[in-house]
Amino acid sequence: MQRVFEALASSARRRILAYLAHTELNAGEIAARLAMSKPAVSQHLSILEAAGLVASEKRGQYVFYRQVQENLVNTLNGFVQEVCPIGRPLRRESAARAARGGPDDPG
Amino acid sequence: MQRVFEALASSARRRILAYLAHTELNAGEIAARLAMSKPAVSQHLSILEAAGLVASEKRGQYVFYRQVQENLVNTLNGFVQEVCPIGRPLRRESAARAARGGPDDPG
DNA sequence: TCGTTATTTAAGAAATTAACGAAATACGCA
DNA sequence: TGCGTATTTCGTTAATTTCTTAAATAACGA
Repeated sequence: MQRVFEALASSARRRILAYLAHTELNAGEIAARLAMSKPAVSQHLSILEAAGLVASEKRGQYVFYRQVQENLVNTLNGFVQEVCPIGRPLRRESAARAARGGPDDPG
Repeated sequence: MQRVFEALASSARRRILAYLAHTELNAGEIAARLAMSKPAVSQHLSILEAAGLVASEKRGQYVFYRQVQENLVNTLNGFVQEVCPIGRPLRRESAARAARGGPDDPG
């Protein structure tokens, strides 16, 4: 949880998550979308991975990154439920996901 | 959004939000719950207030803090919708909520 | 007014973060 | 084996964060 919120505190990392929302990308493709050096992007990716928000897989020369959605949704959802007695929107999302047989809700 | 995520990156500030989930508290009562000096707590509170996550009101000698729930819920909810394709069905719910005059949806 | 309490502001030290370029590592291809 | 590409690690620097103590501000009550 600490790592998730620290990871989300950076706009570069949130942008990376947004890019990975629709498709997986390799490290170079991600770096090309952020006006930033490749080593800096690599560091951001390792922070996201340590937080469990993305996963990487090396295929040939490339390292592909994809989002790990459950961890993001569950962490934010759990926090909202802990802190917000009226945290309805995420609760509904959670319920809808459960009804569809999606990942479980921690709260 | 940037300020909200920066505010949430600190465990002390998340703990403050949790304390304020159920009741309002004055600055001294919050400081008493965190093993930290009062000036440090005051600074955390000002960061939370700048992020729109809490509001303060001075009553006599004391400054009372309360949570502003909509901002937390809407920011996290909007981010999940942007980043998590799995959360898309919720957008219809958000539209319905807006039509009923409930809290607004940033997505 | 004076003394006490509650809170914030100011100043500064210690730790962390974020970026860069250079170098190292790993892979693919010939 | 050797070259070129992709990615990460290393070493460094600048900026930011977080905390502390001391001082300032504001309000209460005698």
